Amino acid sequence: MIKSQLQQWVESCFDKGVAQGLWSSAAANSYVLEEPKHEGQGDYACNAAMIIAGREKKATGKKVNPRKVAEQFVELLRLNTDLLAKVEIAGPGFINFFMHPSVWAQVLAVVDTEDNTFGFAAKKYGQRVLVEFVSANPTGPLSIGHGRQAVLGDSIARLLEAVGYDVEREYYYNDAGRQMRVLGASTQARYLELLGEESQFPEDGYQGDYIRDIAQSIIDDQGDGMQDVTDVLLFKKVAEKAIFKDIDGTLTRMGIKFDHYYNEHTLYDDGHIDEVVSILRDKGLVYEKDDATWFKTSEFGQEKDRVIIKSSGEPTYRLPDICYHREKFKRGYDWMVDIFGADHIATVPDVMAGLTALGYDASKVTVVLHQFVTLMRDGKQVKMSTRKATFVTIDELIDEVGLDAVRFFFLMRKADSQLEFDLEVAKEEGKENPVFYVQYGHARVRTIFTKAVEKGVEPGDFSEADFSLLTLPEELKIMKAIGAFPALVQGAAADLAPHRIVFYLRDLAGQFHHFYNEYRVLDPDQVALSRARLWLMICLSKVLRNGLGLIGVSAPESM
RNA sequence: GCGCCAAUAGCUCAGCUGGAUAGAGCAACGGCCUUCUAAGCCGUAGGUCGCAGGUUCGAAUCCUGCUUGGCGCACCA
Repeated sequence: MIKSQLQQWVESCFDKGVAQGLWSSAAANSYVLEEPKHEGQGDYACNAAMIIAGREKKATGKKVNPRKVAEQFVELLRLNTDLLAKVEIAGPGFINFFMHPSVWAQVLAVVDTEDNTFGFAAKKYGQRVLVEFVSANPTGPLSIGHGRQAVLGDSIARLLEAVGYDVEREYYYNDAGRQMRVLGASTQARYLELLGEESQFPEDGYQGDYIRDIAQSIIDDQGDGMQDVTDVLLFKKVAEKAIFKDIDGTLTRMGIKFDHYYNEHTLYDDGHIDEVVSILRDKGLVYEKDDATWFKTSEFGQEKDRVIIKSSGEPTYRLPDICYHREKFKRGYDWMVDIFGADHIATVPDVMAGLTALGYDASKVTVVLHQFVTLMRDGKQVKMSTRKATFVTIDELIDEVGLDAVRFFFLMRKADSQLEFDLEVAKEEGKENPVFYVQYGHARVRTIFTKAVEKGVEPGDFSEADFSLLTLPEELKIMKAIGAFPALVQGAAADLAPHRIVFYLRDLAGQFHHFYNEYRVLDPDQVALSRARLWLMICLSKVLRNGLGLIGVSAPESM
């Protein structure tokens, strides 16, 4: 906001320097404007002089003194006295900008006008992005790992919406195949078991109690009428329906709504699978060996070729995966984002190779891989195993710590990092718990407004507030932080990194708590100052609310 | 054996395209409530950024090798 104004000014001065023959345009767009870490280094700092010196040296072979370049640059930069109070040269040639204190309040007007869209960009014209996530096959309730993925995917989708994309959320699943047959057999075994009949539980069957519940529901509905059914498919169907209902309930509870559920089956029914194979065959990228069909992935930088159709005639997971992504392309998305768990990494190169082979631009697909989650209870890791069904479901997790904590905690780490979820901390009602800290911040601001009414110090019209009264470093810092929000959202969206929103919110809430403790917003003896501060607080609360919205966490009015 | 990810304070982690003396939060220690929620704030202490080289004005960040942990490496998904 303020920064982009400065950015423009710096660029125009850079161009002036080029026009005056002070330096060439070689360094254009390669220098950066950043926020220095230390006090005394200004509000922003620019490394242009060093970059220019470097480029000039490369071009001419002559040594160029960065500080000298900085001096020339600063001569030009100084002229904007509306924006800048002071420009200094420091260190090896950094240019430090000290903004005119009055500039910061500009952002408040923007927040006031844009309100619940502050920080978000206008719709991009026709830019469609598809975010695929969760995509769990209906073999059991959503577990912790799916939870991280669900929250990550949904928040990424929210971020992309915030920067103007038309976003669609998609869930891809497969209700055929071996896993599902095992599910059917497991259900059947439990059914017979509950009826007191002899049964053989599959060796690799699903041992979770939910299978027993499903079996019981079959008994409730149809009694023992299915005893002689030999087709596990019937059991599979019932189990699948029940489990999907459960998954759907969990997702709804998490505030996540998918636009599409894409069933792998479609790919077979519509003949896309055969189509892809024949296209690849025509291109000479497919061959037969040992009764199986192989895809020449080695031609796309991989170690070896991979089987796409088993000798049994059944495709391996790669083929439908490639095919599915081809369908995404055909549906015309500008960008496709896949959220996968780290265990699915092996499919990524295969899909990319497949798409490239089919003539699509694979760079339009971005895969976000997230590492696993470890649950910690009393400082010890909670051991989980899917097969033994000792896993913790998302529903159980939400029951224990609440949805807001679940969402917030899953976003506290970047996707690349393993995530340690501390159940004790998540339940804490105090500043040790980051969700609580941020939400309490929001609630605390809001209560000032109700108090304001009681004390007869109301904010009045925004246009009548005198923000020149806000001169405290803390006040300016809050305005600066508010002003940085839109760029933060842009960056977090571009890098698919919702955890940055979390860090920002913790920081902003921290600034608020500090201010709240140090100064009083409401002072009947200083009405004008109180009004300005009230408006500052109103804007702050809106940014907290908008930020929490991006990660799907509620912003309570009181706690 | 090969590939991907990670390695930063006692613990959990930030650090965006390399930037100036390394950042939070917890935990530890010491303070702050007659005033808008102390569900909070302030202060102190804490670091060879896994190890070794290299690239350059400048490296936690980029390159190479190594060590440790996680996940993969199927005619499972």
